[in-house]
Parts: sequence; C-alpha cells; structure tokens
Amino acid sequence: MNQQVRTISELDRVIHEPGRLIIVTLLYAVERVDFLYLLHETGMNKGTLSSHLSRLEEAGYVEIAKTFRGKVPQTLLRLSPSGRKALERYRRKLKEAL
Amino acid sequence: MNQQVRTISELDRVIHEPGRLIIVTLLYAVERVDFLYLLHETGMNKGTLSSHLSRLEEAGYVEIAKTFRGKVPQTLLRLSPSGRKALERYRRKLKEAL
DNA sequence: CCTACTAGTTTGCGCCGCAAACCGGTTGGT
DNA sequence: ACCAACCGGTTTGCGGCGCAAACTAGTAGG
Repeated sequence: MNQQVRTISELDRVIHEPGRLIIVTLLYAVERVDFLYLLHETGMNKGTLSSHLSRLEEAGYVEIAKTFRGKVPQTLLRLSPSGRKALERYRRKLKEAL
Repeated sequence: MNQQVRTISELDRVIHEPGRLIIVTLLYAVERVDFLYLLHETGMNKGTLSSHLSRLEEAGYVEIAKTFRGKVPQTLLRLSPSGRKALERYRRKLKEAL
C-alpha cells in the first residue's frame, strides 16, 4: 500500500461529497451568507441543500444561525474555523494524491 | 452559479469514489495487474475490491480478463483507453476546481 | 476421501444523496 | 375577515452505494 493510496483513503468524506464540496468552497470565499444565496449559487433544491448543511453542521464545519429579515425567517451560514481547516487539508491531500 | 461550482458538479462520480479513485490511480501507473496485487496494494477486502471492479467495468473504465496461472484462477485488470481519459479528465477538473 | 485453502462473487445491511411532500408563517386578493 | 398562494426552509421516503460477512467453485494437502 503506497503513499498515494494512503493519502486518498484519508480524504475527508464529509467534504469529499461534491454537493458539500460546493457549499464549503462557496462559504470559504464569503465568510457569511444566507440560505437563499446558497440555494441559487449552488443550483440545488432546498431539501438537498438543507440536508447537506445539517450534515456539515454535525461535523462542526458550518455554523447555522436563524434570524429574521423583517418578518421572514432567514438562515445564515458560515464556515467554522474547523471547517476552513478541513477544506484546506482536503485540498492539500487531494493535490498531493493527484 | 459560478464556474467553480459547475466544475465540481461535473466531476465523474464513478471515479470520484475514493475506493475507485485508488484502483484507477494504481492501474494508471502499471498497465496490467492481477486481482491479488490490487488487493494488497489497496488494502481493501476482496468483496469491496470485486464490486468496485465490476462497477468500473460497467462504466467501461476497466477491462477484466480471467485466466489461469497454472491451475489457479487469475483475474487480470487493465485500465481501458476510456478509463485513462476519464482519470485524466477527472484530475484536470479537480485541479481546476481547487 | 475430506478438510483446508485459494480466488474471487454474491448477499445483506446500513448509510446517504436526493427530491417530493410537508409545515409554520406571511402576503395578496376579494 | 377569509383563504389561497407564496416564502423559507425541514422532514420523509426511496433508490443506490459502499462495505464486509457469507458463500462458491475449484485445488492442494494429509
């Protein structure tokens, strides 16, 4: 079992999933954003986006804050420090592997 | 929906799966190899390896040839031309996305 | 013979991504 | 005042997938 193999098998599966990789990549650039922005930017439907965000929250990679914009609910998302590190680590490993 | 997002969502899911990425990466380097070599090199168990290989065969990325080494069966694997292209394409896209 | 081993394949399970259905609240029409 | 339509998400259900345990067909050893 060579080093390349080991590197690939250590990839973070939470981030590796393309849907979540997209989310995390977007969040990495903007620091703080709302659900609807992500919805349009990712091109996903609401259910898919919501469940990926929950999974990222469980992993401690994304922080979800619910507020109101006037009277309509608004969900704000940001990448946690641990999420930023996880993405950076993921990118490093991937480049190393390819 | 920006370009980075589009690139990620176009990633080939057959290759994206880490188990298969490992297999394809190994095959890319060696041209032709048997099941047991892959088994040891990947660190997978036989069932996992077998099913990933079947999936890669269905996708047209790997060619599976069954022969005998003396009296014991031997399964030989090679990356098809389309498999090579798929991996190259996958790598390009991924680098582009990160 | 008959038990153990080799070289895989198949089965079964549990998790996951996905979209349809749902839900609490708000706005607009009459 | 009512109620239908809409907004901003969440939950449910389903199909597919990765994984390892169980199985299979054949070989070798005692």
